[in-house]
Amino acid sequence: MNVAVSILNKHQLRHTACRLETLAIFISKNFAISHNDLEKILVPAFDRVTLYRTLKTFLEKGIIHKVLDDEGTPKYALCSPHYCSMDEHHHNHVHFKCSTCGKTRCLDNTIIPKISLPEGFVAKEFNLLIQGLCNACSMETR
Amino acid sequence: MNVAVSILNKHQLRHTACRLETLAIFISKNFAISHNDLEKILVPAFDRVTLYRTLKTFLEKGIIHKVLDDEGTPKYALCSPHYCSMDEHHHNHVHFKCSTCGKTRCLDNTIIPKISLPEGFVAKEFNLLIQGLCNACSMETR
DNA sequence: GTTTATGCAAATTCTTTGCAATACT
DNA sequence: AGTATTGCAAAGAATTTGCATAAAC
Repeated sequence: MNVAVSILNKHQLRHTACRLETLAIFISKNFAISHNDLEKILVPAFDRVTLYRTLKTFLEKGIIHKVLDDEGTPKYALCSPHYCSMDEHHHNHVHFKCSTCGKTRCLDNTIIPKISLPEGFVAKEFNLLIQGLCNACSMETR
Repeated sequence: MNVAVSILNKHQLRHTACRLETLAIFISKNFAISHNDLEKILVPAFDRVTLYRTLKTFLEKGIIHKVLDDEGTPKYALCSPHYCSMDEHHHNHVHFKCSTCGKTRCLDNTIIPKISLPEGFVAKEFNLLIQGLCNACSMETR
């Protein structure tokens, strides 16, 4: 069974080539991808504008979420059912950027501990970026 | 004694009007500022291009640092001597963005607790963005 | 006087919008 | 058939670059 197809079904989106291929890329990579990365793969097979609209649709439907990075360029990653439901989205997981390979991934099972804020501050959402060495790159260094 | 002047001295940068005024803005605000915010104040007194170059220089010299934001638009804030030295920069502090007033500030004294990462991951730098209600806005809501 | 920074013009890149043609259900 | 999505053209932002002028040291 095709994962990409079932994602589109779940969100009542039409199965177009661009959407399927974009999803396939997200599924195949375990790290966050920028618009530019996708362009390199999908353009000129698809129009750049279509890619903009595809990402916008996926964001709105909650299929992908924005991943913050030190570079400033936004990246995107698939939402996992672990922390996103149809109507509610929680991205209180950790994003890890490896300074060696440059890849940013979601650490789905790493939980952000409670943080005591100054008087009067009320926290609602957390977005933690950790930079360092990922498991793959720390293996090679050894 | 002028703080802006001493910052420029420390980094061996010439005292130009644009640099001094830009620094004065950073010093006077306790929240992070985007390029666009600065433009509204400094253009057309100074050229937009000069502002780009000023920010670039400040970033390179470690006078300011990039603050992550959910919007994707990069914002900037002064580096404080608390966590930055001449050659090493640590921004392991918390950035708090208020969803009501929209301001993003650095919570210099809020510490990020130890986080246990999966096997093989080595953390070097932490960057936490918390969104919620700031002290000023939570006062008003009451 | 030498070096560095600025302003202007223009080139590039990034992103959005309108609309007719096409593909999906 | 009816609706949603695409591609193209073009507009509008955002960012960068080159170069002569001006300011700082």
